Amino acid sequence: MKAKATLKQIAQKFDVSISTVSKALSDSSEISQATKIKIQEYAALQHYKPNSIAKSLKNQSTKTLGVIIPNVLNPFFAKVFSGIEKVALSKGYNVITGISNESLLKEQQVMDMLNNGSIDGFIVAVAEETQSLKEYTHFKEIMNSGTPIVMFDRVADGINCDKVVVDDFDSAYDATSHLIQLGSKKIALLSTIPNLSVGKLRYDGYIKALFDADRDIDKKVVIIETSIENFDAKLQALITSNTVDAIFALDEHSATAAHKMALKHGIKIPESLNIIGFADGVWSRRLTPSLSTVSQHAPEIGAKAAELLIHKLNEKDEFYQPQTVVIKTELRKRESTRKL
Amino acid sequence: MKAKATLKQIAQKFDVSISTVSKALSDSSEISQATKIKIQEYAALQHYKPNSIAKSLKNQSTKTLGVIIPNVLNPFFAKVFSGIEKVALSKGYNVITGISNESLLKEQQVMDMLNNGSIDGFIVAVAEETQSLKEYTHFKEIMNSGTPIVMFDRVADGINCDKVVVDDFDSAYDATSHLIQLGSKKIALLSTIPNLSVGKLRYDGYIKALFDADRDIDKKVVIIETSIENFDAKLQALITSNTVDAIFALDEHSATAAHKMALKHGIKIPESLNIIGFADGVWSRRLTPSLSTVSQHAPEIGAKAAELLIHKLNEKDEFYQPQTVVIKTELRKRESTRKL
DNA sequence: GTGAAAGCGCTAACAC
DNA sequence: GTGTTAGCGCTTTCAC
Repeated sequence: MKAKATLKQIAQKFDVSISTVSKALSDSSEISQATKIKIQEYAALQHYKPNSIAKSLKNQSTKTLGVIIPNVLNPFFAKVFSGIEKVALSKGYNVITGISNESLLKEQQVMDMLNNGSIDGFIVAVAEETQSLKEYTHFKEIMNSGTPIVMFDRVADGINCDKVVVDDFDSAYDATSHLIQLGSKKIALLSTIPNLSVGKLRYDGYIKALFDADRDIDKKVVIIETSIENFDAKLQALITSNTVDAIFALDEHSATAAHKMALKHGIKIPESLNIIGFADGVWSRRLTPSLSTVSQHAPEIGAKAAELLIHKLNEKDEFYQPQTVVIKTELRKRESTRKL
Repeated sequence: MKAKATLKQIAQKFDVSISTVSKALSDSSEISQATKIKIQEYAALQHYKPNSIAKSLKNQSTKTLGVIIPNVLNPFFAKVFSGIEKVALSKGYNVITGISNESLLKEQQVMDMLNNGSIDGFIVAVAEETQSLKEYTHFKEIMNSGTPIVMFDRVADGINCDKVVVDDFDSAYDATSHLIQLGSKKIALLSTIPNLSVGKLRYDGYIKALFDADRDIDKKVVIIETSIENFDAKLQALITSNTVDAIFALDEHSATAAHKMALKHGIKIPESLNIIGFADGVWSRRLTPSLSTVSQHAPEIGAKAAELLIHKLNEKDEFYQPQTVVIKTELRKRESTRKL
């Protein structure tokens, strides 16, 4: 294992100055052809690569994005991440990843740790705890320190930064309306995410759709529980009561739990029960019957967020007005829904 | 938005030298109490944080790990990643992520891009294309340049580096033997990953288990296909032929496809068909009936890989002998298996 | 008790 | 055509 090649070493090797080597390698016209060739050849031989840390220090820019995700095991975030990574790479940026684990403290720690020159900007989905406590001062401080933030999916209301969201309200409205059109008399709503911004918007969309269709809101078929145990217990009661013919699930756990619970109790999907859930990834297709979902175009969300951030980093516009980009969802009709 | 605080600025503010500030902030005994206090207070007020890039340049160490993953959407890798991230964070390291997308070229590019001082070492799961072509020179070059590599799961045989693997052979042997003990007369093997090191080991384990139980190897019930279309077609033929009473699936697609195909054709799981598959994540539990799996303890794999790498980075041992750590798997018996 | 200077690797303005 | 110098932010050795 030999030490990595540096300008200095190459300079010594040929007994020239460091700047000569630097210019030769950037093919500057100031340098003679002969010198350029011998230096370039030697550099290639040695696998010389400019040290990016030194460059970062010089340029005051690391070409690295910090991505803060609440939970990588959630396929939605994994897909968003892949969208970010793709765009970042294509624009010459690296991606450094922090996982907040839905915890405010960890979110603060990991962002603070990265906001020391390691990264040029952040892409963040706000942790659940952060959203329920509405504790957003760390975002403000980071932005005040000159580091731009782009938020996606879970966004912080008072914070004036670029945001990429899904039309959660509209897609919940549309999904609920679709269930009504399929002939459902009673549509249950399931959610384990009432504390999330997206959870609230989806709930509101459901309510509005029922209202617009002159349906009553029946609190007995609305299960909103953050505790999985309580949720599952209430779900079992609901399913066995046989009072609903459709389920609209605001998150992946709700959707799959309903699917499993119904099958367990011999309720036929979709013959006696239609299900639509918010879900991403291949797994909703793998269920039998496969699950109709509201697909959020996660990779596009990530791609857009990365584009916004990189654009902001390249523009030094003092008067830039942050924007909120809405990515359309798509209702993927699969085997868990059909006309009743 | 004010500029970030630096030693220089603080020094100017108090009309002292940069080194005084540096020493004051590190609470050096060389500096008077009074000076230390006023500088420390001001620094805290300004949220001063030492620039990590400058430190990296100085220390020739970035405290950052490069993690190269073939595909984040695969929950196994997502789980491994979370294990890596956890350990890295606890030891003060950041994680920079590259996605090879199973492509040799992209793996080379992304590793090359990071191996310029951005990271101190790599944790890699080798891309499928890389493994099928056995093209490992880029790994050698990177290690020659002084950057250590730890491989996990998909490892490169000729490369002498730390490795963290699962006992793929043994776990496949055990899973197959378990199916035999449950009374299966004919056990099909499904795989879409014959090109992966792990796929080969698992296959060998299956063969050995049948051999040891004095069973014939019946090629007609062995489906090995990298093309999903061909795989699914052959699977359908196998399922409808009704010739097997158990399935051992070497990867997630095989396992879930078999599950879905069987249900679609009215074959009862586990009454007429036992299924065991390699799979990670919560989804195997969400299927109905839930899927019995070989669980690979993905987070532990990631944690161990990160520990090995960080240990190696901290030891400057010239004579360090790379080791291969084997993480035990666990057979998770769920609803898709029972005594026939 | 404080400061000057060198150096990490690189770039760029400015000599010669 | 090539070299010198300064500087990015920090640490550390050595002067004063």
